[in-house]
Amino acid sequence: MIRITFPDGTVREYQKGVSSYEVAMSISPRLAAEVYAATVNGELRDIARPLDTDSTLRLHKWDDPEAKHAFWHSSAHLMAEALESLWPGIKFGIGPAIENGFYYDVDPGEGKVITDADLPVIEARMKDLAARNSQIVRTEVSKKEALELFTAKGDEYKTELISELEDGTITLYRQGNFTDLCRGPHLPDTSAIKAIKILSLAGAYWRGDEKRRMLTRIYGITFPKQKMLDEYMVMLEEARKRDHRRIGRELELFSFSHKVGMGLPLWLPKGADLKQRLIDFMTRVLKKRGYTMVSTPHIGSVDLYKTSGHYEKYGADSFRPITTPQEGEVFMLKPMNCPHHCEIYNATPHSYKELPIRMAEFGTVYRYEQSGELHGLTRVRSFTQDDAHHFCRPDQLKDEFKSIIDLVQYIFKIAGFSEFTAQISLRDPQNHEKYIGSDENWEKAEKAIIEAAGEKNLTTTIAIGEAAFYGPKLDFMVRDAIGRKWQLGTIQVDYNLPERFELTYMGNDNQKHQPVMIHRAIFGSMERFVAVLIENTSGKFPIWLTPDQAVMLPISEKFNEYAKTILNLLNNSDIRTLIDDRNEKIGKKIRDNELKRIPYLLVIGEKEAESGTISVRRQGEGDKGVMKPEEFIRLVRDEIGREIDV
RNA sequence: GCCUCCUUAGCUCAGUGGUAGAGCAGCUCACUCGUAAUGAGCAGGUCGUGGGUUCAACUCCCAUGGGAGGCUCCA
Repeated sequence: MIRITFPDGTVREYQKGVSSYEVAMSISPRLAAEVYAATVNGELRDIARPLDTDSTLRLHKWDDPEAKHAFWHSSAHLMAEALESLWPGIKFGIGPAIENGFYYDVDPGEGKVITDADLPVIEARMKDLAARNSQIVRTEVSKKEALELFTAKGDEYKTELISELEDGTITLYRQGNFTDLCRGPHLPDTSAIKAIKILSLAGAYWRGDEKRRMLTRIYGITFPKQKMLDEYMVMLEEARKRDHRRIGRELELFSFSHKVGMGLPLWLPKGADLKQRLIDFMTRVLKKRGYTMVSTPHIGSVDLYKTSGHYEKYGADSFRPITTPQEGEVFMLKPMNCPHHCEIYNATPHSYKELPIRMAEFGTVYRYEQSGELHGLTRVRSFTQDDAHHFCRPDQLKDEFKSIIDLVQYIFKIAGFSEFTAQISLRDPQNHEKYIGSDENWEKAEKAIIEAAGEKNLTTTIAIGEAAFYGPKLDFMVRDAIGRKWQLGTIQVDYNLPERFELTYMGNDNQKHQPVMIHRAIFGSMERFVAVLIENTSGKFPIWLTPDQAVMLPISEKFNEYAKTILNLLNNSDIRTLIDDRNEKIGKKIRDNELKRIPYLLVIGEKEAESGTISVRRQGEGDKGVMKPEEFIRLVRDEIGREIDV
């Protein structure tokens, strides 16, 4: 007998060799039917695997990520089995479970193409195969056996993977006629996979390397119940409606023009207004926090970027240099503001007493992004950073860093980004040539970031090898409508530019010292921030920020005049108000302005005109009753006060 | 840049080897209206661009621009 300890501390005895599934059955068959994976002594396992020793056991139901992972991983294998039966000889790369569903990278073979039209076919075959309730069987094999198996099959991608694995750790999973190299864990059989949707196709380079072959990546998702899949598809559809490109067009915020060029956003009046309001707000916040504003040109001499090291690192991937009629003059479109700011620092001498200097600019920069990379406002070739550089003494570094974390948290709170992630990006210790600067400075900078994040109680993930070439960084990421993560805020420590630009300050010892530089952006870029804000709010911006706060809706043309007097009153009271005096019925006006997401719709008819009132309707909420214009002004001001005073 | 798909009116989309339609938006007129679409009429497209096949191409083929989803990259 072996003793199994459950998460709640209870202990039960079982026959040696009992499976996690059987344990679940012994508790309740209903539980067993919903368990897809188990953590045994801290190790995630198939529920079909036998338990041989006294163990702690956690059973994972659907709501646990571990369960979904096993479910979707098995689904990936099921899809692979379907693909192999449809395209004999197809070769397989990797097929993992992902956050929502799974994919498999495949090579259908020379001259064969999988297209969108094949997706329903794959789906149907998967359903057939799933219905056979094939057992999913785990076997441990030697490296030699594994290599022989996949060499015989001609699966060169798998053999490449196997050749990098350690002997004795290799496992295979087989269901039906399909065998895959896999660590697991998996479902005991395919019967639980009831609802299947093959979502999309994409190209993906083998092992993410663009010099290697491009495989076909097939994305899918599965659920134990059809209803869950239906709900998921509805959720996806809802998310698509929040796409900032769609809302940006509907609300007339921004546009792109083929003639102007791809990736070059055009801010329409309402969007420009919104963007400017964000800039004004941020400027007020920065001034309170001891920043000074600076302004620099959109181009800079190529020497500037040679000094900074950017030219060497990125010159080939940038917009081409600009040359002048005068020979020998070469300029670059500004891809970042830091070198300019370094030269502003150098324009005047500095004492240790002045530091930290916090220099901010809403600087528009230009970066050549590959055409396939461009995406709405989140990935563009021209964008405005809310950029700033802190020049500080080494002893001030950590406090400066912490103050910026504070600022990020403050701004994200006002923007309503409650769910953001913070990532500390360090250099790859295996690959020092990717970075510039001394080991000593890197270690100091990395230590400062980790400590500062720790002292601010920030939950962080650490990404090795993701640092900028000049220093480590802390990035803040927010999700868009369909769950993609976008980096907004970033804080980066840099000992290298101060050295390259020979930045100095006079210390209390009457000696020159080198300041430390912190690069930081809070919004990241105005473009990306607005995009993420649109998707997080569905275009229902907070009232302090929204382009139009209220719209007057006269019930008929008879009341246009009264509506206009109120319009003037509101606008003079700094409430951004429009009038919809079209010759339309009130129902139509309400519908149109609701769709424009204007927060307050003010209906004006005979009653209001007689009593000197307005009838207030809140967007998305309905009629709020009649009030005096002064009351409404107070209402809006209070609301703005609550939004900004966080 | 690469893979798959898409590209028809301002927007959303039909459509056929015989040079095009709908809804919404726009404009005009009538109605003067009470909380999510009043009615009628008008106007709007060399079917992304350039080649080719054909008696004839929006439709088939090639190239190219642009877009979508990914891959890669993101100072």
